[in-house]
Amino acid sequence: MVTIYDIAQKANVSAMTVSKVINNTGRISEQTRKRVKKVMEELNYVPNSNARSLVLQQTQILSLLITDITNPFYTSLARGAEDSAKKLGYRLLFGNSDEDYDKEQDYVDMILSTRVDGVLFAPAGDHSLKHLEKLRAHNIPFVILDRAVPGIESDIVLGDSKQGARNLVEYLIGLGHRRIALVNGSLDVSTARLRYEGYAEALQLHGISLDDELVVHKSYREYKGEDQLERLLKHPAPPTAIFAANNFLAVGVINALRKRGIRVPEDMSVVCFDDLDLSSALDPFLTVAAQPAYQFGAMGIQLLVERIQGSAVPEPRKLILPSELVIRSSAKIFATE
Amino acid sequence: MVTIYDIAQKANVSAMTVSKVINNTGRISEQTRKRVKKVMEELNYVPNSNARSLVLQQTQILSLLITDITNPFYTSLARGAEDSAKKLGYRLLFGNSDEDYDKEQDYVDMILSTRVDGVLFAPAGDHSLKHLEKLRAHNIPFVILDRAVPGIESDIVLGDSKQGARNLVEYLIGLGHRRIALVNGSLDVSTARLRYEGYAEALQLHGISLDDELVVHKSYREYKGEDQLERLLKHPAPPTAIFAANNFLAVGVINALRKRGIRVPEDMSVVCFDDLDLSSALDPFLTVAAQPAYQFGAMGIQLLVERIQGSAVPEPRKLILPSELVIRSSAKIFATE
DNA sequence: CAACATAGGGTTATCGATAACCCTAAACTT
DNA sequence: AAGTTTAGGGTTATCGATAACCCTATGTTG
Repeated sequence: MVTIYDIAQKANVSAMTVSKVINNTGRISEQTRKRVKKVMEELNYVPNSNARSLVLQQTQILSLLITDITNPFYTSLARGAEDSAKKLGYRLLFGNSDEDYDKEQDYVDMILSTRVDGVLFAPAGDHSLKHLEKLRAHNIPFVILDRAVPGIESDIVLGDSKQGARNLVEYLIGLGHRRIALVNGSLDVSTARLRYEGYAEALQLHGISLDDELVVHKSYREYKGEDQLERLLKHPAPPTAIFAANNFLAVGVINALRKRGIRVPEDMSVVCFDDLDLSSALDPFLTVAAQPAYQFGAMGIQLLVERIQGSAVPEPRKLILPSELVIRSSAKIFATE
Repeated sequence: MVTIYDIAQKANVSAMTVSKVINNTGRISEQTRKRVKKVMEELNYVPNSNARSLVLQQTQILSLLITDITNPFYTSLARGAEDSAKKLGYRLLFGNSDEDYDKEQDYVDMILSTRVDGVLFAPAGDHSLKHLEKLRAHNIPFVILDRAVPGIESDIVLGDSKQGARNLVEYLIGLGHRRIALVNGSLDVSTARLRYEGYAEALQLHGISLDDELVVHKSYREYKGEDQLERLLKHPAPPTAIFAANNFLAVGVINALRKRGIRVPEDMSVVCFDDLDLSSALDPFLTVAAQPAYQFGAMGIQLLVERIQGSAVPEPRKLILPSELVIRSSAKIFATE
């Protein structure tokens, strides 16, 4: 590999001079500068950022840790983060924890050993606390995305899960539904708790008593949850509508319903959190609370960089992005015959 | 940040001894080893991989460059690559070129300056040649994914675009279609050329003359290509079926058709390359040639690591993964009234 | 018991780049 | 004309880790 020393030798200057040319620091005559640059091009020089990071004690790399690269919510978020990072002069190191604490752990170690300047962290759940504390212990600035983690205070970008859930459920209630089921994510994820609260609140507000038999908690990644769905459907007074706490759960639910010959929305209304992008483009079917995923990433990077550069207020900042109720056709009016 | 020197001091040994403990090299008594390890834990030591890479001249990082992170084909591919890399003890640095040569260029420079051990490269198109040559000039091993680039010989993992296209078009022909349009990607992408060839071959095989008026070339990312679609539809003898060269194009085409009140498949049959994952899970509608995206990534990493470790034959290896014709309901029998 | 091997660990140079400081000749001051 | 700036660049130490080699006290052997 070509180093500044090779350049220096061929250009008949010292390595330091080359470094100064590269970084535009110090005093270098126009003539020397040109000569050095020419040699750099001839030899196809590319600086070694490892060496650079070592002495500078900074990498110009940010890390983005997401929990599911196959979920359009996170890929849009990633796009937002990428664009924003590039604009601010940072490179982005992606990681995908797969909603798995162990993988998350591995990525945290990798992040630490890479000495990234900051981390955009979408936690798998409450047990991510340990990992965030580790980052903090090492003084790595981070911004949390999408899910709050009890026990840690930091800059954070969240969606309004409670409000979004309320909107969806109130919409269903407005359609005449009274028996509304919730297929939720795991309760050790903050958004699942809030979506549950929003659900409960909407019911209460409309004088509908909460029936815990109609609530199912599983993982946000569960495509199929036939078992528990079975329980819902076998209920003496089965639901007429289902609120799925995210896009994947909705797809799982709908497929499971169809497999049983239950049509959506004719026999069962279904709504959910998060949009499906391509699916919705192709077939605007699901009624959803759509979150501004791209903004999550873009704003997250912005907060992070402000934090790194010290231009942020010392207090943790909390950004709550509203979701938008997009009414399509997966829910319909419920009328008692 | 804690370094091996801090550990060394507190454990009353030399830095070298710490290094030996970390890497399990040299001779260290069990007692010392334990003492050092204990101190490492106490101080929460994490090795600095920049320093490590600098002296070792290798990073244990592989880079994955994809062209569109929002396309499920590439996210599945990424998952495959990630799993495979992790298994082989490498970290993965993602990059997303957005089908943009300039962004690709930036990522190549970043890759070079990071001194990654190897690159999994999904090129934006033929003009990626320059970037691949740059990698080669710097002796960075790489494996090309999905799209061949004329002028460069290397390990490569491809789908069978020609065969897949033939299968799709022959399927349409089997349904009775004779006027079949092709909405293709840009011709400076190898897969687009091959899909065109497959299309042409299928027509010829069945004695249907190729009408260039029915072929449109644009970008794989174009969601809406109303203009050229207009041309197709205004044709004196308009097509009865459309073969879209990838998933995004298909979605664009279908939306444009619907906007004009043309129903799929009743008024127009549509098939395409690549599946839509969630969309297909929710609504198994599009008839597609599905590619084993996960395998692209997994196999790519495997070839790459073999190349890096020198366990591969010197000759470039070419892996062609077949696609699978998945018949659903976006195409129907065409009968002349 | 002298000669030698070995366990256990330390020294020093090095990877590539940069910060901090130093040096010299020409230009400028008064 | 002597002192002072300044342009233009060079020297040296350093970041954190490791390779290659060296050192010393035991243990082993004939």
